[in-house]
Amino acid sequence: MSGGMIKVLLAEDQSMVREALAALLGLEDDIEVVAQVARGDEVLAAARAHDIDVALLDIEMPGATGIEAAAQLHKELPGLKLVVLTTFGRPGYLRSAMEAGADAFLVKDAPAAQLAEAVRKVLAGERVIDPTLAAAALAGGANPLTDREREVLRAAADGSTNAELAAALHLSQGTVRNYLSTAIQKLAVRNRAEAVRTAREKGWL
Amino acid sequence: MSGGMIKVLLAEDQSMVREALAALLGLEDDIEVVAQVARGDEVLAAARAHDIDVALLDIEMPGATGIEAAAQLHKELPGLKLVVLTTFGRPGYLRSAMEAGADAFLVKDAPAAQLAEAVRKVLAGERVIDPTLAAAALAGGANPLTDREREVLRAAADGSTNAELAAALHLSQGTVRNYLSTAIQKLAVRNRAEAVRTAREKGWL
DNA sequence: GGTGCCGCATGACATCTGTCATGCGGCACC
DNA sequence: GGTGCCGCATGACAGATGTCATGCGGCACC
Repeated sequence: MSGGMIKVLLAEDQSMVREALAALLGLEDDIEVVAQVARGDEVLAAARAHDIDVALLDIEMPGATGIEAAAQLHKELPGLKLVVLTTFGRPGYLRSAMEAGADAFLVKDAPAAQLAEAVRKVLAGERVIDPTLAAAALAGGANPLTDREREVLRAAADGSTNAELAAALHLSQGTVRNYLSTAIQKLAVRNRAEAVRTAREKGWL
Repeated sequence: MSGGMIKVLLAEDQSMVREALAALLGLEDDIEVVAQVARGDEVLAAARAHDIDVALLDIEMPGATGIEAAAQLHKELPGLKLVVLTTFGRPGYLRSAMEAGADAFLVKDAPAAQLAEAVRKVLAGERVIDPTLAAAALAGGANPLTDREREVLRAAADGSTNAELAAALHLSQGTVRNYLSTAIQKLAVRNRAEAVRTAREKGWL
């Protein structure tokens, strides 16, 4: 911890938000944003190039999600602290982030002061998680969908027909229908559109 | 323009982003964020209470959209300059924002420097619009959907069945099908899910 | 005061979607 | 080396969805 400054990498795709967050952290005396990236697949290289203490990762990014980036960092650079930041407080996101090795999980709805606070806390070895979200994640239970069901549902999300899904996934049309049918039942909804909707809401997609 | 400081109202629902943007603007010598709100339906009251020069409005907010808020402000407080800010660079959004009386339209993808710049420019009487977006809005043409088609499509967006839509909108099931059918044709897609998707993308919903 | 568009409706039809029963090979677990 | 789950498939069926032709009343525009 040379000079006492906490060195942070900031990953967020929207320039204006990213630079605004950097400005916010820049107001803190003990925090320094030393690198910024706009894509998930640029995080690892930037982290290696900059000798940082904490990585701040938005989930929704092109190239790779912040959760995927967190998993990479956790594997390649253990010791580095990981803060995952997201617009959507979906229980499934929290769960995935934790499994990827995140030390903190913040939603953008939270007061800005929590950001710097979380950075300091994870560096002190603490974990930072919104209690409400943690409860929801535990109560909501694990993702009930199998890999294939998730895969098919994700592919169906844009309104593709069964025939298109079958071609894209190299499955028969009947099989596609079966997967969607079981997904619909597991999610207790009445058609694929609702299934996509609720799976998204829970962070299961 | 007492004291030479530009007084800004900031409306954005995500606290962290809102406060980060405030920090960003706070770095400018000639700009001062004098009020912040998190809901679209609180914008007008805040604007009246604070004697501001520029209102910075996010589109996606609870209560009322930034575009609706812009329309209110334009009507009630003409003279006030309006900057609309959004995550999504949808041509329809730009069009609606301009019709609502906005002086500037910015996407959050743009460099942070453009924000302060836009604030200064609108105050100088200029209009600020991303040229790429402007072209897309003109090329994309106007919304081809009728009011009813839009209404039905919006209601169908969450996966409701025809029967539910008919009940909710006080229409017969056949009529619902007709509206969706014409909307599907106008949008050149093959089912309601795709229709919802592309209408959203263009900002026509 | 026609002409034409819009909102609303009906009925018929083809297609798509969701469900269910059933089957088979592979693989893991006891 | 059974038993059972998973991935994949088929076929049949009911119900939902999308299309089309057609009709009627209201209203705006020339």
